Amino acid sequence: MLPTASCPSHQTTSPRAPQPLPPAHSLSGPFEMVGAAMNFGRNMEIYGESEPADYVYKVVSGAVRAYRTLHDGRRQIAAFYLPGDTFGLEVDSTHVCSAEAITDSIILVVKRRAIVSQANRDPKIAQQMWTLAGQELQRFQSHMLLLVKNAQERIATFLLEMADRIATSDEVHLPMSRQDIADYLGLTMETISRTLTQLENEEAIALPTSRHVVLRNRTALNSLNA
Amino acid sequence: MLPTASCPSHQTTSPRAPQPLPPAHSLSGPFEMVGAAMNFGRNMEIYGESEPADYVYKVVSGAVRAYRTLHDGRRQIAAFYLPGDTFGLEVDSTHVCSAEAITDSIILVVKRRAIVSQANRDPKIAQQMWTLAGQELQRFQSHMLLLVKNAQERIATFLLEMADRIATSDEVHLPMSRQDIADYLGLTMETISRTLTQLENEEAIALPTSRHVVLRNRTALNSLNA
DNA sequence: CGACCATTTGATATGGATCAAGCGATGTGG
DNA sequence: CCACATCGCTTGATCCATATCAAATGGTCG
Repeated sequence: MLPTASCPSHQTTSPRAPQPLPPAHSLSGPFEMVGAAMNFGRNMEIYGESEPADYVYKVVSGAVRAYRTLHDGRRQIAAFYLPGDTFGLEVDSTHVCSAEAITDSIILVVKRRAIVSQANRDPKIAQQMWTLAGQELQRFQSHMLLLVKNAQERIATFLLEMADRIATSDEVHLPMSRQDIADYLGLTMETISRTLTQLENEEAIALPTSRHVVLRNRTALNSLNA
Repeated sequence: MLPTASCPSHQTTSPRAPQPLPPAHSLSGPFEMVGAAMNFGRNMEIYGESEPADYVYKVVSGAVRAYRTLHDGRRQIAAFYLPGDTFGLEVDSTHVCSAEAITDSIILVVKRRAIVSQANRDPKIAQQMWTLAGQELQRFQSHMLLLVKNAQERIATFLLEMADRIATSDEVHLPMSRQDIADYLGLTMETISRTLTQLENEEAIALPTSRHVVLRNRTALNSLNA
């Protein structure tokens, strides 16, 4: 599916179609991005693996998962993107992952060409593109390291990462399901659930509700962070 | 340990010290790199994690592993670099991984600044830097996907990758030990060994010697490649 | 030849997967 | 407003792939 005129490619696998919002620009962050703000409903695809990467995206609100699947359906989530994060900027001209909105999300969409040409004029923009690529590389490297740890360690690492990125102090509101976490950490939903209750019993965390995690003992979590 | 005058940083954890060779230039590949060709003995460190990334490296002969370790010693090899491969080009100014020579290797070493300034003058060079970064990203993504597969699948994927990169037809001479493979695939040495003999029994491969693998049935391997 | 190191093979243990059931919120229609 | 379906999550019982521990084999080099 190729993108038409001014709208990025996406499949409507979900009830609601993406809703164009009035043009907007990001206030801060890597690029002075000016583009269309679009609304993606929960579980809606933003782009698919091996589609042309003609657009770059920035999360305004909501959350996004980028993933690849093996042909038997196993899914590996490579990254979660949260408000302020830029994603979909591929070096090659093709997307390596698929991306979906985890919750209803507002996403700023910019033509890749616009950024590239801007970078050609302004070395500062080029610099920001490198910074982004570097962040991505570092994230993937850390994630590879995570995938050799045991379940407790993976989850501790995950919670600390999320706390770092979302946290209002030690309160973390997870936008994603247990299954998403499982596919991110290379475990099963059941193991995620069991390990979280285990951490709760050890008083490292509290779980007022299933998606609301309170870090009670960062020291304990950090020692699991290996 | 900071680099002195004209020599890159490295620790002599191994008997032999790196031997400067006469200056050389790469015949082909990403950069028209002109730099010092250096000799690194087996197991010698080329650079360490969190050291300043002032140099970029290219394998002329031999093989290199890039890895990170958890503080209890578990090691994750992020990548193997083979003749023709460029490595150590970090986006940030610090190395994320350590790098060691797997076998005696000749490595071309170039000042990072030289490449960056060259890239500023020649957009073609800048393009090549992006290509490199992209390759690295894609490799890491594929590697993350690999780490959710089972042992047979991981090893099949590994063998096909190596065949792709080294192979004289279907003959693969592995430069690395079983332990290196294990740390690359997130398995143990014993599992590597067992799975290889299993693949041999299934006549997917032959093992004339432990480091010499013959791909007898690519179809079978590909079907494991998921 | 003998020491050393890498690899293979065997026996057993175990962490996490799988299969299956129960539970608590949320929402919908009668 | 309540009965009921649905969905996401938790918990339990069992299984299995891979790890672990241990010993044997084989290849290499002084």
